[in-house]
Amino acid sequence: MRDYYSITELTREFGISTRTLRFYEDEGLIKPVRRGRTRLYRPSDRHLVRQILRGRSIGFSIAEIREIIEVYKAPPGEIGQLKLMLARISEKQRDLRQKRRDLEDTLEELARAEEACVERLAELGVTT
Amino acid sequence: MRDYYSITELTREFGISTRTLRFYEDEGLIKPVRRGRTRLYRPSDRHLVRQILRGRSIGFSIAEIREIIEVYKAPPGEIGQLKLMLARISEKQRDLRQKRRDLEDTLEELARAEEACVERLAELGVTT
DNA sequence: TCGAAAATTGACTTTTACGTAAAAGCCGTG
DNA sequence: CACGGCTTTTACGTAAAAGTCAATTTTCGA
Repeated sequence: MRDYYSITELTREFGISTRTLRFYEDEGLIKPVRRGRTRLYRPSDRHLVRQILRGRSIGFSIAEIREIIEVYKAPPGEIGQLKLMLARISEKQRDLRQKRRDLEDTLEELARAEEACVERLAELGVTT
Repeated sequence: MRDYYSITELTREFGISTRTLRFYEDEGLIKPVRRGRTRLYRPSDRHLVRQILRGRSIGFSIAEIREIIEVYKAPPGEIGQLKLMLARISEKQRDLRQKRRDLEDTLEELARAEEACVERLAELGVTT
């Protein structure tokens, strides 16, 4: 486990641009430490980037990703805050489960389309 | 099963604007029939709208949704075309399975965050 | 048949999520 | 020491996906 990663190391690892990483920083999603003016990304920053990209992949906006990240942060001390956080987590879970249903439905439609193609090919005497 | 739906019926059902439906039409995603200049959406158009919104929900761009819609269409007659279509279907399935993994990972992280909150509350003597 | 409500087109605007370009600082190598 | 490579900030640009507004039709129910 490395101590720090440079910005280009992360861009190469994740296939994104430096602009994207700086943008996420501007948006308050990540806060790499600095040596002088140069950004140094810790393993925890790297992990956060991975999570951000996962969120992006499944169609969350930056604002929504920010909300999810808030939730990842260490739980606060106060009871009210904890309960509020639990509520927010539940909401995000609902969002994700809905997305999962949408995803499964789309996969099923694709499977049907696939089957139709295979059948049509069979009719034409082609073995897949 | 109704014959036709008006544009506002669909906007209400799906919680989108008329502009959005017309935009999808401009983009060639749906082609409702017309009575005069008025759009009439068939059940198949309605179903297509549902699919479009599902695609949008899970982070596909209009261009990607268009590709998926191409795939839904009745399989063509020619063998080469059919094989090409099968290849495109496989590609979309890969995309979706990756998204599903990202989604599951995010759900797991949320479950961990939830557990941390519950434990912290338990330490404070609060029963959830 | 008349008038409100709904639908149309077209143009312009907005938001999100970066891209791109300019100008300059740091740093190891030959 | 200058060179290439990586990094920085600042600033403007842009594509996608609609939102908004205006000016007209069109439709439909009383």
